Amino acid sequence: MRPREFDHDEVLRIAFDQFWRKGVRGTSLSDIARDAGVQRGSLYNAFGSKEALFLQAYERYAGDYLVGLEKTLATGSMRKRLSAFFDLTITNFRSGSPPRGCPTTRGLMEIGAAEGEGLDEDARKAFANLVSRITGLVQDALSAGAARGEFSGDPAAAALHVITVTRGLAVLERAFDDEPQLRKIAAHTIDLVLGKRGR
Amino acid sequence: MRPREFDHDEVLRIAFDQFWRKGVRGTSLSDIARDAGVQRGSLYNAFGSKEALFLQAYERYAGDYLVGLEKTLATGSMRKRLSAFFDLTITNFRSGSPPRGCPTTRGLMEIGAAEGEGLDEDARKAFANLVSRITGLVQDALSAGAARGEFSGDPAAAALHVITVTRGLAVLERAFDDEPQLRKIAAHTIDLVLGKRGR
DNA sequence: GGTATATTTGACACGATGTCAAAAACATGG
DNA sequence: CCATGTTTTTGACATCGTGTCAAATATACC
Repeated sequence: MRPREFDHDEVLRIAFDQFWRKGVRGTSLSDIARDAGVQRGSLYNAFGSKEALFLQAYERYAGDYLVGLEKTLATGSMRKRLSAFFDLTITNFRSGSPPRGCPTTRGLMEIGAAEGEGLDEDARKAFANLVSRITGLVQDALSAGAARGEFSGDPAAAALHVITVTRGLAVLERAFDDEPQLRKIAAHTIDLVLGKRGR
Repeated sequence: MRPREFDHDEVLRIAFDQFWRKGVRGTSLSDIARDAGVQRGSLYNAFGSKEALFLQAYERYAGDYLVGLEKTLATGSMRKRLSAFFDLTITNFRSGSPPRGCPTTRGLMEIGAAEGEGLDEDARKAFANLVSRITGLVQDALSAGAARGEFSGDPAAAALHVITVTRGLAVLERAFDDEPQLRKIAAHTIDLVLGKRGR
């Protein structure tokens, strides 16, 4: 067998960076090939198609992300954990210049739009999987303390609400580009879920 | 002057339907031209470009949407109005088969992804404008009654929270395709904002 | 060293966006 | 009624992107 001349993981990283910055639609395989110093044909041979490449790049990223998130959510009071989660979320999708947005949300909206089904189901599963795992981690964090807010006794519902808000923030971020506002919404949501601080 | 052979508004409607069903990326101007019985070149002449056509189609839709929303939010108790808003929202982006998703959210994510700026600012303004106006209507609805929940006395913050949740639902909808879950989140959010029913 | 196997490479087909000039259709004024 | 001017329509074209394929190439293994 002839060995591969490029680093599989490195290409996934480069590709994901481009997809994140310019969107799936705005990134051509020629761009990625040039950036990675790889022939375009080799990408097709190794990954199958543009969407498939994006999905693999995304899943690699998601793995890294989950590791970081788990560390972030490991210790501290419930309020500290929730706060850290929102902070990580907002910082993440406001990274870059201009802000690259939330890769999960953008991916979900850009992929699976065409008429044919095919890979779309895989794509949705990939995203649904990440969202589920994030929700699970948040739920664990919320179970770790005694909830006093509206959701006390139902950490699953609380986590789902928190995730919904973070997804909403990912959308608003693209409409308004107003970070303080995002953080205010986040703070308010924490109060809603945990009860007002010092109440 | 030679008169136009097609109905400008009719074409915008047809184009928006395609964009909504298949996404901007998944819709070609040839598709729209065929569907509308218009030459592709005429579309370029009349609308400028694919993105410009999408934006104009979107703004036409947004106008209709706002009229309907205003009617929906006009009367009833605050809880009834909020409930109606969530219902309209979820029903709207779960319409079609398969569900077409939320056109605003999908548009926001698909447009303005490329490197160059140009039209992107216009696009963001169009979306930001709709989101602002929806938020305003919700805020008015929330001001119409005496709020008892966490947000009492701050209808602006309450409306912003509600909008954030609806944007989040638009994302989750695409990941999970689970309408009952969406409605549960909506119901919970109403309780959070207005206080639990019968409390 | 020879062979099997996977990768690389370049050419190709196809479809999409966007441009352009020529043709066509109407409004307007004589 | 006809000539003129303006806008739309129409078809051809250039360019780029995706995806396919066969031939060439490089290695591992026997």
